[in-house]
Amino acid sequence: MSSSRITIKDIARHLGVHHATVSRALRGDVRISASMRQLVTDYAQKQGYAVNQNALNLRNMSRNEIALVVPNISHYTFSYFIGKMSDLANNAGYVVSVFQSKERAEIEKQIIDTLIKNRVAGVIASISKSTLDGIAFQKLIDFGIPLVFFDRVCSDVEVPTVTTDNFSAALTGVRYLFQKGYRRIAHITGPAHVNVFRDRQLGYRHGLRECGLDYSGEIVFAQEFHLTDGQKALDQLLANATKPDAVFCDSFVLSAGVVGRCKALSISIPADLAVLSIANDPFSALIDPPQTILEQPLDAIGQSAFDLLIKAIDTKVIRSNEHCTHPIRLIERKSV
Amino acid sequence: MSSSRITIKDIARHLGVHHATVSRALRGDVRISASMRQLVTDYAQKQGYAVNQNALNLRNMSRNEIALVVPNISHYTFSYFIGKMSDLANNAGYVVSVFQSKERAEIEKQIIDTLIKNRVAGVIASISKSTLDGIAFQKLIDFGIPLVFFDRVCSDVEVPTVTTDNFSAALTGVRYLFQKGYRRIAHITGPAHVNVFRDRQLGYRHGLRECGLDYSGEIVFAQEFHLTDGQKALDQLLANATKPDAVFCDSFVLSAGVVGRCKALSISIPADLAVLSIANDPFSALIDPPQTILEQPLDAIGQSAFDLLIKAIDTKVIRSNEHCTHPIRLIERKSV
DNA sequence: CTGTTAGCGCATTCAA
DNA sequence: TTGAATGCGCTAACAG
Repeated sequence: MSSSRITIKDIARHLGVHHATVSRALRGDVRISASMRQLVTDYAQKQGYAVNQNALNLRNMSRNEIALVVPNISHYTFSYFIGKMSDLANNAGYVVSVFQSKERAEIEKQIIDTLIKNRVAGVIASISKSTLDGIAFQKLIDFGIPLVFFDRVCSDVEVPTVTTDNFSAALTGVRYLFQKGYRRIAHITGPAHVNVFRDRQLGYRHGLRECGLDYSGEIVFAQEFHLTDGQKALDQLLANATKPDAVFCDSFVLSAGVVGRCKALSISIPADLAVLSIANDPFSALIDPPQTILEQPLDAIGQSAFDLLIKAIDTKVIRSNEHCTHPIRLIERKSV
Repeated sequence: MSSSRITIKDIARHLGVHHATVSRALRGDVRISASMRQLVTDYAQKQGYAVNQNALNLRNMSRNEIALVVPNISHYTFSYFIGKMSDLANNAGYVVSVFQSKERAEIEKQIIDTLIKNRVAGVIASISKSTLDGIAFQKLIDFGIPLVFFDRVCSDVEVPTVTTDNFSAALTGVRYLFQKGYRRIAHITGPAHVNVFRDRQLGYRHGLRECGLDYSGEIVFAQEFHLTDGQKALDQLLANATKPDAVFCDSFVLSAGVVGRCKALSISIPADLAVLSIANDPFSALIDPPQTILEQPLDAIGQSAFDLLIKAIDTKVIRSNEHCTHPIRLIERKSV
């Protein structure tokens, strides 16, 4: 074990000086003589001294840690976001810890308690599909911990948010499909109490009206998105009297499920059915056919969320109604 | 801001008792009278008291944090692993922090310094492709911080490791391709100084010899795996005098790149070329054609790594040569 | 230029 | 059953 864990007191004792002197020397305080600084740093180096961040945290009443709370770490959107956030945070001297709610509000609650106990410097979160209100997150605010929502937000908590323009995205999607000649456009989406899905549903319906379409196939899921959900949704839509000629999916996983089911049913894309989805996953370009998507700008979203959080941490202004919205970009490939 | 951040001293003052009493009451110490316990917990609850984990960390000389160090957070293998590890760790009362080396050894070094400063309870790591030795990781051991390697390991650091049986995987892959009638089997892999790729290269060559094959196409990459790397590798192989009739890829990203290139070149899979890869990504089943893969048991690997780390933390036995190897499973689909 | 003192929040040992 | 005193490692205010 080589009882490392040398402290400044150990160094002080060895050098016959006070530990405050060591502390100052190690931080390059100019009031300490150059020779003493050299002596201390050399010895510290040799002994493998490393400052105890826990002690600093206690003393400073804060931790150099930013926590990320997401529904599912291994979904591409979130894992990419985590990676981006890690880079930004590490460069700014923060450590990033991650938590997944697994789409369950009660797990979110536990996570929030942990974050409060740990006195994290700030939190960036995207809520679970089963989260109906912001009461749990409000606890963070009441405790003085800055919070920024991204993508999926709680509108009843007064904090900065970073979202994509979901209404416009769906509207753009419907317009694009209409322009390409599709007239029976279905929408596979999530529960309307989550802003992301609600806004897209509004955009979808607005688009239908605007284009003068009367067909409306909208399927809403309560919980997680799996490949099988996309498949089931398609089956449901095909069971209707009038079948859709296009589906607009709120997630790449759903559209991938639809594509898989089409293959099994020998439905040709885009000849028989167009598939358009809001997505980020690079595999959207690799499946057959390559998917036309509405791409969320993940890097920009990550940067905005980070900036807003750091601002809140630095200024100590937590409550805010700063809402940052990013546009979505249409990437034309072969599925429409 | 509602200056929360109530401490036991605040509670003690309000209740006219000593803060040690409050501390004991809050933890349900039976030596404190039931009435006092009730009084304290009620008031603490009402005031939104939450124990300061930083103070506990300092006092206990350890932090309830497990750190994960991976080359790239957003690669499916790693993001899935992070998710799995998060669940296990959170259930055991730990917080998980994540760091990505971005395949760069110098970033790994910085990360390790941070981990030491933070006095994390333990570290689970998979090394970057540019890491040539374990000197940086040895610092953790010297500092008394338990370390477990998974997947990509440093053999010169004496700690527990969890890997897949890479040699057997490649051997199985070559045998399978041979059995299916392929005779010119190429291998797209990574730098041999990383155990994962070295072992697979050994298994590949062993398989060729065993099957009496003389064709050998082996392409090694120095750095990151991107889709374009798979494409480039295929081009290289096709430029050879004798073209391969099968490629064995060390990563799904590479095989996806190969598949994409085949599509562009109108090479039919598996008629003209078989593609077999070591993979986990669920999209391997969704691309066209669905990929035959050798699947790593990520859940089992995660569980083993976690168990080994907890054991090291609990027993304080850090140095160990416990090496846990998991078998790989062949999943037959349509690409061979 | 360096030492002294105090305190961050908490749990624990020793007293009472 | 409760109180008092101590210290985890570190920094900062104050003193000299």
